[in-house]
Amino acid sequence: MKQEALREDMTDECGHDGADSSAPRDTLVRIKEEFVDDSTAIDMAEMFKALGDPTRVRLIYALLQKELCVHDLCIVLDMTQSAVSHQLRYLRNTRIVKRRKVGKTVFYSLDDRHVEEIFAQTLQHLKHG
Amino acid sequence: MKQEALREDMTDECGHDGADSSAPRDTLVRIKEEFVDDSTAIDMAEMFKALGDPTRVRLIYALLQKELCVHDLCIVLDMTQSAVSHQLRYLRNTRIVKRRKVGKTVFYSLDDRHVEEIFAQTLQHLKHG
DNA sequence: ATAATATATGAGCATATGTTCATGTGTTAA
DNA sequence: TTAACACATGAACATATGCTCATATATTAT
Repeated sequence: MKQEALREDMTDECGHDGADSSAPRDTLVRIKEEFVDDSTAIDMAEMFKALGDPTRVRLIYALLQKELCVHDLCIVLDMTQSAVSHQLRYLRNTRIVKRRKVGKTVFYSLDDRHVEEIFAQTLQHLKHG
Repeated sequence: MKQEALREDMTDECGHDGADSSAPRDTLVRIKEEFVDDSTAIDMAEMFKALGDPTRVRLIYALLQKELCVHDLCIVLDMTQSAVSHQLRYLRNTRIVKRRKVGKTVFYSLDDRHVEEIFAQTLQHLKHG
């Protein structure tokens, strides 16, 4: 198949219209229009990307149990302060965690009630698979 | 703070034990032990990583509505067949989608009932934020 | 003021990722 | 058999990612 043909407008003939082997064109148009808009898809992907790293998963798991300061998170994860701080900033930018400063110490906690549910569903998925 | 100090065993003095500004050591031990094991954290991260790309989010969104063949997915996403196939393989390896072959055509569909719920929770998160 | 503590951050580096391009495999039609 | 079609895949390339190292900022103690 020519690669360029795939980028043609959907009103063009594509050889699939009405055939048994694929959806009729109006169905594809509907799927395309009812679709999440690109910016929402990008936002969702960014959220998942934020959860898509073992270090950040472990940080979130720790914070699911208790609000913790950076130092304690370093101990629990057995990682350097720099690495932990960098990842906490990532999670902060995605609004997954928030901070509370007390003197020199900064306490981190989850900023979203949905994360716990997302984690639960994902664990279910892993068991099912 | 010396970076090396963070990698010390938790039974060592860390200067935080019992202080107001951080959790007592036994609490940290508990959090560490009740923790998801590393392989589970890695598995969860891999799952989220699979969802952490706009193209794959859009593929999943299309398949949430209807089983579709590769050609139609190319049209709906307006992407080349090669790019779509590569990403479908990624989703297949993560057991998020499955295939069904009919003649020359390969139909893809979701292989997991939890993905829809995960997506719903994530959309909630995005609205809340 | 000086030092110590707790955290944040920029630069650099090795590795991972997503796409394109070219080509391979398997199926149907002529 | 030959051609066309639908999809899969390896290589290459540009960009993104996660860590380390060094250093900066902010707060507290002496």
